[in-house]
Amino acid sequence: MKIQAFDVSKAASATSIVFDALRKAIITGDLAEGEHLRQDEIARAFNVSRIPVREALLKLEQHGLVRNQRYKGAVVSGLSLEEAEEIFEFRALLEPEVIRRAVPRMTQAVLDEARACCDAFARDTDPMRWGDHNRRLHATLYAASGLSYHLEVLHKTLDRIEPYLRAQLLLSDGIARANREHKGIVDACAAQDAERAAALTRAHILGARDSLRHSWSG
Amino acid sequence: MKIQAFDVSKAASATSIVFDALRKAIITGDLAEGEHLRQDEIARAFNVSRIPVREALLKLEQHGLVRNQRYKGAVVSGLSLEEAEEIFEFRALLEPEVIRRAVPRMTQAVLDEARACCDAFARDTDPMRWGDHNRRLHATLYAASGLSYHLEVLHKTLDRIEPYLRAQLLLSDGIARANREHKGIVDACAAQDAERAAALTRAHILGARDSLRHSWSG
DNA sequence: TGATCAGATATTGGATACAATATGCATTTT
DNA sequence: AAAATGCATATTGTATCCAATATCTGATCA
Repeated sequence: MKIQAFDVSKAASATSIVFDALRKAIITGDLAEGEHLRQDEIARAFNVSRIPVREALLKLEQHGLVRNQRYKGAVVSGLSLEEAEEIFEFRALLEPEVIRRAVPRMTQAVLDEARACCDAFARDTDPMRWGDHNRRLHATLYAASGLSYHLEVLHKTLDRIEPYLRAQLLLSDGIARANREHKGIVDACAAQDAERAAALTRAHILGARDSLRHSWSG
Repeated sequence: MKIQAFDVSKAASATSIVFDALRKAIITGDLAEGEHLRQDEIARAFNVSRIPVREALLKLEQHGLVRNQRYKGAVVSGLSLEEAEEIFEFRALLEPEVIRRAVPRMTQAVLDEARACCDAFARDTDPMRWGDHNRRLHATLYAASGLSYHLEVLHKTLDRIEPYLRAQLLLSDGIARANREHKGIVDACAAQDAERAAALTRAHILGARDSLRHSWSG
């Protein structure tokens, strides 16, 4: 067989297409907190029936991105300051441990990839993409841990506060500070200093929490 | 109004009935790992159409209790030893932190309730209920933390390894050891010694992990 | 004027019907 | 006989339809 084949069962179902699109719209903030999502409106927009839309909304609810109320529908869920802070503290517990266990397993390829992320982050002038670079950098470093459950939980956690992360980066010194701290973390990883990487990661996250608290408006 | 009213919107939908029943069947082991779940069959059993069954299966997948493969259906997902160990290590990270922050906020009522759980646990001779007592004890202590996101994640995590927890308790010294360790943790809480409670909790969980490793068969 | 109630409309939950895909078996082919 | 092929059956994915519930509007009444 010369043809370029791939597993068709991994092709997107209507449900997963709708889910991915809504998820992205929510974490980028295109769909604002509190917004009401009507099933048949979405169904018309995607040219599908309401069934896949409902299933997508259910998945979004499990991810904490919407709240479904019976016979009333789905609304994009926001976070109170207290809830957002708690999630930052959850990250401050989880991520240092993940990176601590990832450092001994990092290959040169991982470190190169991480530095490439840092550079791309620093060079990109489009704030819309900062969140993506940020996410990819952390994902690259953490993946080396091989801790699939930790990573699964972490991924969902980051989805839930992504809009607030983006807001952080848009603060006056947000982007500069993030670049500085990321460089420090990657350096610690390259030096095989797991404890320092963990400590810097924790400080990075708690710093973001404090910054969030000070800039809190909504 | 003298009548005992309650929020009808919290009444069980067909989806939630099916979900709860399947969830319970899986975590108690009534549905064994690898078992194939057919939508039709379940729908007939509950006298509903396949729609609520599908939605229940979707929720179960988000909880990690089944795996859905397109056009092939859902199978009850099991864990490899490595995956189970990782989840125990995740708990060993999360639960000590939760109890550390719960201790300063525990009222006498919480401690009384916890001791009642311990007693019920120790007295109950039906192994089928041990898992429930265990769960209720931890839930009681942890709830005082007020950390809703941590608790939400923890709840899902416990669902995922519940069958292995039950297996632990059935080991020769499993129940005696659990009772001993639980008493130590509750005592530390009563003494307002958050650090000791955290350390004991961590040891409790890592001990269970080690015990699991030694008794691993499947 | 303001609250209350009945009906109309909008929206979601669930059932039935149909389409797409997988699986197993018999048949054919070499 | 072993492998490949085509058909029949089983199962899931999605669309359409109906029922249950919420929400809105306007009329009625104190």
